[in-house]
Amino acid sequence: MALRNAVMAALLEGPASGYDLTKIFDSSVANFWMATPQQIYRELERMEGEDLIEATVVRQERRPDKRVFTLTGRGRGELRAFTSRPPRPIAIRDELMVQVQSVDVGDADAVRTAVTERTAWSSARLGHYLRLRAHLLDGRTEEEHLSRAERIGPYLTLLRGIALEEENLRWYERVLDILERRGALR
Amino acid sequence: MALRNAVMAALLEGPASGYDLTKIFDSSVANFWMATPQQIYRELERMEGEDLIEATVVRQERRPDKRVFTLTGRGRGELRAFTSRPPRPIAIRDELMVQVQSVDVGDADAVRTAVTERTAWSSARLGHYLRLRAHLLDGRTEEEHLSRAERIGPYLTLLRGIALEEENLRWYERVLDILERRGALR
DNA sequence: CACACCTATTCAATTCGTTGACTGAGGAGA
DNA sequence: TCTCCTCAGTCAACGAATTGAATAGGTGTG
Repeated sequence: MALRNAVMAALLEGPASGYDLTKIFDSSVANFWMATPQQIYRELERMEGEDLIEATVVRQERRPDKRVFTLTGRGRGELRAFTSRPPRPIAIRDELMVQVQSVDVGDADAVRTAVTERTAWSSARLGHYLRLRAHLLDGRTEEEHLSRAERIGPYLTLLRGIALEEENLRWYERVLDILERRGALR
Repeated sequence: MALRNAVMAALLEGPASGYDLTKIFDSSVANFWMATPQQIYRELERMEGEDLIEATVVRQERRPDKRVFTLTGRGRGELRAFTSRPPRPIAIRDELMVQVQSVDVGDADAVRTAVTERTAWSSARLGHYLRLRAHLLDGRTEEEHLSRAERIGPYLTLLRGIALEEENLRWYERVLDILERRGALR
């Protein structure tokens, strides 16, 4: 019952199909909420049943038809109500950290490989966020954007994503460095 | 089937009861894995059934008896095998971020309060991590610790926790600042 | 021309996570 | 003495998430 809030927040950016939402969840929202396509489609069904969103079928020429969802007034109301309730504590699960925690009894080479792969992933993501930021700002300074834009929420969460991935990259580098030095000692 | 790896990683620090583990998960492991007591106790039952851990009943004088779990050889083997498989992508769910994302249509005052509360939480956690770090280092420099300690995994994940909370605090401050300025404009 | 990947969803099965309540003892402080 | 806190768990029920597979046309690459 919490995924729906993330879905509604995503729909503030404009109408989207289930497929579009899976894309949005893979890119910008991934920053603070992960969801699989199945989760999203199921939740959309329920939300439609509760009049939080409305679907309009869009017929397409060379593609399968799609159902595009928009937030209803009720949906906006629920989203607003959600923002005034205290949020739950953050939930994280990161297997890579578990591997690093147990690296001393584990396969250090494999862990290093995993960290390297995460580095690639994080830097791709950072690049994506930076492009999104440039696109949002569109030549203006941050000051200008913050004082003129209709919505600042997406910009704030984007800043978080950038800071987080930069921090991740620094930590990954540090871990690789330390693990390599340790490996050399053996 | 993933929680068990976190549990085994925690048991590398030494034998622990279910209750101890809930504490460990609340403090150091919370950094990368969240689990409720119920999840932990249930998982411990299963793990015992699969000979990944062993229980010894410790009778206590003025307290209820407890069952203290230790990693078996099989458990260590499984943990090692886990470290050589590619980790799953990180899973995060943070309602606070969803609230920030939708702050423009939401209750900005409530969101600010929520951010302030998270600030308190993060700074308590940071303090805790810093004390843990001082305790781990025990007067030595990081260099010395890394070259002499038997295990470096816990130190590495601790560094991550510290960096993460520092980053969180910077972001929370920034968000409060921006939201207050916005609020003042209305 | 084949083959893989993209769009756009749906279904079923199973595992996992969350909530709330319950037991019971001892210790600390008002 | 009363109440709250810590220790040390257990149980039931429900909701949410994950995995794997299926469908079906279109588009791009070698």
